[in-house]
Amino acid sequence: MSSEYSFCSEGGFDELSSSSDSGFDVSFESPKHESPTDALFPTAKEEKRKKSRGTRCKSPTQVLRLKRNRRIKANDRERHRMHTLNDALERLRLALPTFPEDTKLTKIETLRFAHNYIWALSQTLGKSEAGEITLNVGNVTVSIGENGNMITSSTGSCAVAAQKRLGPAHSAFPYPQERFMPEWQEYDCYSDQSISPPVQYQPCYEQRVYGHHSPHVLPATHHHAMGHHTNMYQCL
DNA sequence: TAGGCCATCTGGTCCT
DNA sequence: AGGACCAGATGGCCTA
Repeated sequence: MSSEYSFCSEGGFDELSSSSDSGFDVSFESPKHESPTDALFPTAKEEKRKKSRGTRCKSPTQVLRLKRNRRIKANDRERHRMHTLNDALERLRLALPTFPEDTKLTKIETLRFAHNYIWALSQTLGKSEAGEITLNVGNVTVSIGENGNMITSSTGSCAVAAQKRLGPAHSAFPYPQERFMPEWQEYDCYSDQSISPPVQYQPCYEQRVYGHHSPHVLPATHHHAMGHHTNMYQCL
């Protein structure tokens, strides 16, 4: 970064008198302005001009403008990237089974639910018979059949989740299964090896490296950050 | 008012 | 040089 710009206070580029006054506009460097002859047999003058290309002198104002422009572009890219990620997350939400009245899952809930759902699905595929598939995903049972799909909960944690999202007015959970549950219990789903997918949480998020040295893997869940939530999507 | 969730900005790192 | 990706910081909004 430190060698990224070079500006000179004297004898350098005069931005006010320059025709390419954008400061960060490098289009004036376009190769179309050069003849093939120049490229093959550069004159001494050309050689000198080319050498100064990479570190062209810029005024402090130009440097600031250049930095600002790059920052704006980077912000736009980042915004677009996040929107793309959100779109993908939305498609994932639509692919997951949900309660009809349940409000939108949060990002982390969606990822966790998808992770566990896929895990449960993979566990079930080998055992499934023709007709209906029943998945037991922690507290939630998902039935996939020709007559439609159904999702039910064996504990009240779903009611808690719905109540949290829908507000006090929806405190009575509309699903019969929930009403007959005497109580719901809290537990740390990441320390409960009997329920959570045992080997799916690979602690390799920190090992993520660029390049092709290691495969991409699902990020480890951040149980330390989420604390002891009582949410069906976390505790699956 | 505290806490959770989210979008955005930002600087760093790596890759092309 | 610029793009992609990432993680931390920040501020807004909402809810209990």
